[in-house]
Amino acid sequence: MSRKDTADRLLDVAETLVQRRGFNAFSYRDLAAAVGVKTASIHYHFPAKADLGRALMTRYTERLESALAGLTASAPGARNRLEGFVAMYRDTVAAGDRICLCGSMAADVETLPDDLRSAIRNYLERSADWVSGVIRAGREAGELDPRTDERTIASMLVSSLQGALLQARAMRSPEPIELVERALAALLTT
Amino acid sequence: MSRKDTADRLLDVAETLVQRRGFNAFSYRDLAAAVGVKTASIHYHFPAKADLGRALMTRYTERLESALAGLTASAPGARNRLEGFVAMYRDTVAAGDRICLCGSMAADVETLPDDLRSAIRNYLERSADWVSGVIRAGREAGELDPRTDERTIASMLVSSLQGALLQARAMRSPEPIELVERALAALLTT
DNA sequence: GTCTATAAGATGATAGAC
DNA sequence: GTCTATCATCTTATAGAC
Repeated sequence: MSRKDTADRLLDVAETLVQRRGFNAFSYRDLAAAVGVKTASIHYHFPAKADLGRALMTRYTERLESALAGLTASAPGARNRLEGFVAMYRDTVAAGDRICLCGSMAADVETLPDDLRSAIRNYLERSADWVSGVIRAGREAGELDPRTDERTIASMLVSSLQGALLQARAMRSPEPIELVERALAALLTT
Repeated sequence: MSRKDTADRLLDVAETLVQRRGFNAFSYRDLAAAVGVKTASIHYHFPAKADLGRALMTRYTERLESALAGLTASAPGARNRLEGFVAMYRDTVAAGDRICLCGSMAADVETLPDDLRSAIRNYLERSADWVSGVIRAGREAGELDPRTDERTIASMLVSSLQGALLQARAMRSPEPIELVERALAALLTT
């Protein structure tokens, strides 16, 4: 029955702030006010802002792994898995003007320390590798007949979802993401 | 023989700063130092930072129009035009860790005034409309046989280029953009 | 147009009491 | 763990001299 501890609550709120405003466009003050603590308390849990960023990326990447494992376990077939993958991103914008945490961090990458850059890269590579594996398995099972190399399609899908989130938020419309899904379908069948 | 005036030099440097670091991650101080003036001089030309952002988006959109007109005039055929369009973005990352100005502004959209949001939206829509027109003309001329609705492909191309720029910079590799180009080719031929 | 000077508030961060 | 108090610095912005 015990509540989430402060570090978790800070991460929850900070995650939303990064997704909505960007890592450089929110302050410890904003975060403190939203969580109901003082800025000094944030520094206790995350001494520097980069530490908060690291924790955010670590948690977000762990959640990605869980989500991918969940899709692999529960969605039968390549098409369902890919649809589930796209749905993860569709839900992100739907949940109030957010983009992918990793995409948001990627926009600020030049202002971040090297290990955060590595974490961003790792998230993107892991996503593309998973998609690539799903497509290859789908082809080997005879379910898919992609006209292009699966690594090409996977990289393009990751790119286009990141871009579609940006576009969808700017336009306040889920359409860009839906169109990515439709274009993907065309790439997966001869 | 007269040099560019200060306003233009400010815009030139500010454009690079936005593309590299983001609109919220550079200050009038940074800009002043890079151009060799004092911050008060920037305020003379652009009273508030939002004014600078507006001028940046206006100029960038005008340049888009010129570039698109140039491609229409000089590149014969739909394939060449689309290749030229993708090349515009490939050159952006190649020119030192930059992303599209509009994509960078889109990442910060929730912190920007409404008219800047409109300018972002306008840039993205104009891009997709142009691509859409090129594909339709290419099909009507018998040059292309796209497997999907041209508006779907156009929106996806714009999304994926924005995302590929983010990804390419984070990974310090032009590969994501090249793979977008390859995937596009697959979408344009049955 | 550009400068010096300055304001008013924000920012990431620390020291030390409780 | 969380607080109060404080810091040095940065940020956008303005007033007024040159």
